[in-house]
Amino acid sequence: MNHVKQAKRTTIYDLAELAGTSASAVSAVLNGNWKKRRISSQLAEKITKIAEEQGYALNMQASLLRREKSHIIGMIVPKYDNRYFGSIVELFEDMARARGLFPIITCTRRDPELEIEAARTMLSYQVECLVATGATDPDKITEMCAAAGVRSLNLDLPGALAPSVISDNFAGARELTRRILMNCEKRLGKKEPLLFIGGRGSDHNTAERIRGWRQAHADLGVPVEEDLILACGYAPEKAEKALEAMALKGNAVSGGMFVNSTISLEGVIRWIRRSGDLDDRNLVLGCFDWDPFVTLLGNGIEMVRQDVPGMLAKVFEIIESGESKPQVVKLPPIFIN
Amino acid sequence: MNHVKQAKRTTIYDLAELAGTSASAVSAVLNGNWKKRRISSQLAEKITKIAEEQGYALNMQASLLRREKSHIIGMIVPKYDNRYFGSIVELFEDMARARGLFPIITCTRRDPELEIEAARTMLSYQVECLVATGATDPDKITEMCAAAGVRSLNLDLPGALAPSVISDNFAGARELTRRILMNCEKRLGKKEPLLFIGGRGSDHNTAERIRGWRQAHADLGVPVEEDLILACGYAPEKAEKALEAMALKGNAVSGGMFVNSTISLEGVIRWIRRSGDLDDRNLVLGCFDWDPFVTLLGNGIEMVRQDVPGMLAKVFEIIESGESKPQVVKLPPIFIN
DNA sequence: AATTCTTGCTTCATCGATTGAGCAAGCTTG
DNA sequence: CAAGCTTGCTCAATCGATGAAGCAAGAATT
Repeated sequence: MNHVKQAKRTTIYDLAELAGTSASAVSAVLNGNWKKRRISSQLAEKITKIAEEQGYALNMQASLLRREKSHIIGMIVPKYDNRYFGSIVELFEDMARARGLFPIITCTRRDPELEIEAARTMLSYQVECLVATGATDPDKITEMCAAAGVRSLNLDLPGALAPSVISDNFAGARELTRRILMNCEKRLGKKEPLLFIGGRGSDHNTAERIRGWRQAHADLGVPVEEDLILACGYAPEKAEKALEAMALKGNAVSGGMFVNSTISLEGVIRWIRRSGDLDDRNLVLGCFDWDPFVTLLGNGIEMVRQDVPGMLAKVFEIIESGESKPQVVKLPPIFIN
Repeated sequence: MNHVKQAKRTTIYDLAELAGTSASAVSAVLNGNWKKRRISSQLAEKITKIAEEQGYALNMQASLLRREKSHIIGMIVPKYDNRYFGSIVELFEDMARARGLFPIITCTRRDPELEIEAARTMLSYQVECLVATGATDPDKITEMCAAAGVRSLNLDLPGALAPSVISDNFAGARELTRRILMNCEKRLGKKEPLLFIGGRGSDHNTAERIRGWRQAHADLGVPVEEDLILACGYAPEKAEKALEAMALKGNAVSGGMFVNSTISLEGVIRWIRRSGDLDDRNLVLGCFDWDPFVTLLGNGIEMVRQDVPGMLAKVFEIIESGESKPQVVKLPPIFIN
């Protein structure tokens, strides 16, 4: 069939010629609405066979140009280096395909400029809808989409201009903090103010988690110490350095810790291991987010798992409802055990 | 500017009308080759300004239809649930963009049908090149691409019909096995045959790793036991069940283990923790692949890290060279410490 | 003053698929 | 048997961007 290094791809015109019919008939047959267009099943079969023989592949660009809807849905995601975003992307692809949509996903490494650039590119590709996950400036993206008449949604981090689906960070952090404090009491015999480490003070989720962290301290009558809030960013190295700095200032790092992401936890554990004088057993840890290996770390680290399937179900529900006015949907995160 | 809920997106014709000029001039200005086409900088500036005001976004479908090259590069990837594929995807996106290519990535969950379906879709989108990562049937994908005159490459798992870039699994497994056996001697006082667990016996990498595992046993004069090869698949539950079954058969699980992926390791560790009678300390583990938390597990688990940057550099080198005859490039994996 | 060159545009065909409109042949119906 | 209906197709315009070819007006050259 394809002995020749074909420079040109096979088009419906080639198939039409081979079948001795018109391009229009070929198109109708191959995109499935030949019944509507009253093409005989004989011809349909013939065309299908020839198309297969020739290894015909639709030119989506041409098809999309002509049609009104692209059926492309875009997603912007910050990183692939943790289970949370990994599962979001995997499930998003699945759910999109199940709905006849073609997902395109771009990783923007928490870089504001790349986010904008990625959004612009996706608009060029005629996405029907853009989901901005954990975006640093979701409203800017919403504005760009609005200007192009494209729907947008925020996931994980909320925006003011489009529907947002996020975890209930306040409630989650409050419960996580409560659990860490209870563990402190159980294991160390006393409830002491917890260290809060990781994340960006400027992002909504971190702010809400700090609020929940505060609330839980209040609930249990434990004083909070402002110096113990280290919103140093997400990267492991940043957490490690922040702890280093804290230790150098002479503040003994002890008691309990609220770690704001698995990525930060990586740095925290590394630091703990490096500073040999600390035993894991007298540090009581909790982490906002989930990773299977952390469970297996075996230090009884308390974790909250964000409800990814629930969030994505909500995302597609909003998309399908056609709703586009700003609202924040908060889903309770899940406590394992 | 955009007070009106525009049903239609702004096109170069709209801009041309607003600027009192032709669509062709607008096109030339906006795609940057207006100098070549002798458009005055005055007009160029005017058009640029109007385009910005109107929030114009190129219709990529139309543009691509007309141009000869799409500058789209596709990648198929099995899963997002581990650091290896996560870093491949993240770096691939980066490197593609750095080369002026637009990456589209699809996760196929190790599902052969989805792989084919995804490849077909990518061809429809006129990818210039398709990288099949860890594909179950890479040659089928290569054939499809070849029929469409599109280049393809295999990553992680090799194929017979296209250039493949993979880890040197044999050498990696041999060295990993050697290290585990040495650790056995050091910690348990004896070198005993290792258990091999995880992966699919049918895939090239697993077969090569088993070969390396065998070789290392031979190198050190340790007999191998065929019953100890459990190529049960990758999922954690499968590894867990395989160990369960082995234990039920009365074979004591003890000594050392070669675990074929972090995903399988998850199941292994879970099983170890569940079967309380085993202490981590008398099990000597090694894992082909890397995860930061595994390092932190602290059981002295030996790990090999595949050279993702090296592999992707090679992938793009091959793409740029235009080479497309089958060859297998093997990169040595990296041992931490 | 006549010719050629340069500048700065416009015109129009094109990419491949889609679809409303149209048309010819055969079949029904009164 | 003429008028209308059905069946099974084809024609041609269209989507938006692109670029080769062309054209008019002014500048430079002889």
